[in-house]
Amino acid sequence: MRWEDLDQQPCSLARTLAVVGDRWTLLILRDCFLGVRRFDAFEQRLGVTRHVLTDRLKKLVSYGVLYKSPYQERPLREEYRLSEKGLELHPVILGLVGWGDKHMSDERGAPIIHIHKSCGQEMHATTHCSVCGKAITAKDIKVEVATSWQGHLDEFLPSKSR
Amino acid sequence: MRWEDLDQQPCSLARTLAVVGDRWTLLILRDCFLGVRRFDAFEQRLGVTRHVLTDRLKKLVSYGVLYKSPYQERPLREEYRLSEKGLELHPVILGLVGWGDKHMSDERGAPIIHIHKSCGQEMHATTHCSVCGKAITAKDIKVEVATSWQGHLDEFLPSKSR
DNA sequence: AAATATAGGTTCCTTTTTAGAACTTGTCAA
DNA sequence: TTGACAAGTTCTAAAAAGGAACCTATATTT
Repeated sequence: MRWEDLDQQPCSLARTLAVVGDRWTLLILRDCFLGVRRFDAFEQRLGVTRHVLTDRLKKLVSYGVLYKSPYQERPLREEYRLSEKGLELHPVILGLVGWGDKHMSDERGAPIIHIHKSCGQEMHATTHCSVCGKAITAKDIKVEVATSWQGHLDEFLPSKSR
Repeated sequence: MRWEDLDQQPCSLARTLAVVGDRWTLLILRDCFLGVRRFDAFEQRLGVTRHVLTDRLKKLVSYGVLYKSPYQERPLREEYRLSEKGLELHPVILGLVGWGDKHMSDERGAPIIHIHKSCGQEMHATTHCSVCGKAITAKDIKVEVATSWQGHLDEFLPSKSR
């Protein structure tokens, strides 16, 4: 498999990485969730080269994660904003942040905290079953080929998980 | 910022990406969660070059996400297994898969389904507040600098989110 | 009027990563 | 004795990223 063919793989993880799996892309999205919208603001905050930044923003717009919105005319200036599709990446960001808070923090602990507006408390994200609502861990889940894909994915699942 | 300095940033997202943010790393971890453990199995399934695979596995072991476990002696052969720390990346995988299922699927739908062993149902992951247990979206969360970092992160949060 | 600033890029050249193939090492089986 | 196997390492070529300078349209300052 070549990296550029990722979005045609029969795997939702691979297809998502086709959108957000390049270097810097998830850091750009982190800044979007913090309210950053303009090219030069991303550039200064990330220290990424303009060439890479142009490429990543273009890709995110082409996949519909961000959209360009004019904030002045003459000369036309546009900023980058999260679409509904982009906002739905928030659980991914929270997952990565949560793991880093727990496993990569130094003695000062997590730099940023998340307040749940509705309960007012400092929280972190937990992952739950959409059906029964219970919290889950990796060992609570079994994986299967969807019926619509049976016969087309024979070699994808290694025998251990079948 | 240089990509190699990611693990020293005052940001848990950046620090997590120092571990899992390189090309192919999250696909390697996907396979680990499917039960793949051996060098040649990763190589065949991913089509990644041996050079890159060696580098990524070494990095994951050095960060304690995977550990090497001998499965035969003479000649010594070792396989790569998820540590407890690695298993805790499952919410990140589920988040990426869930987004791909929703936004990147073709007409056949999601290739892989997840069964919650305890309730027996086909589920997807939802994200909740660890304090009150309610399901959350991006707009339910407010971000603040942790007290232990105040004064050291003045420029990190753009004014919009403060 | 001329020079400078600004936002959002593009161009050019160098360095780092990745791709692709061949080679290595220790052991076992034919 | 030859070949296979697992898990790499080494080599060269191609692609991506880093770094600096340049471009464009407009607005402001000198």
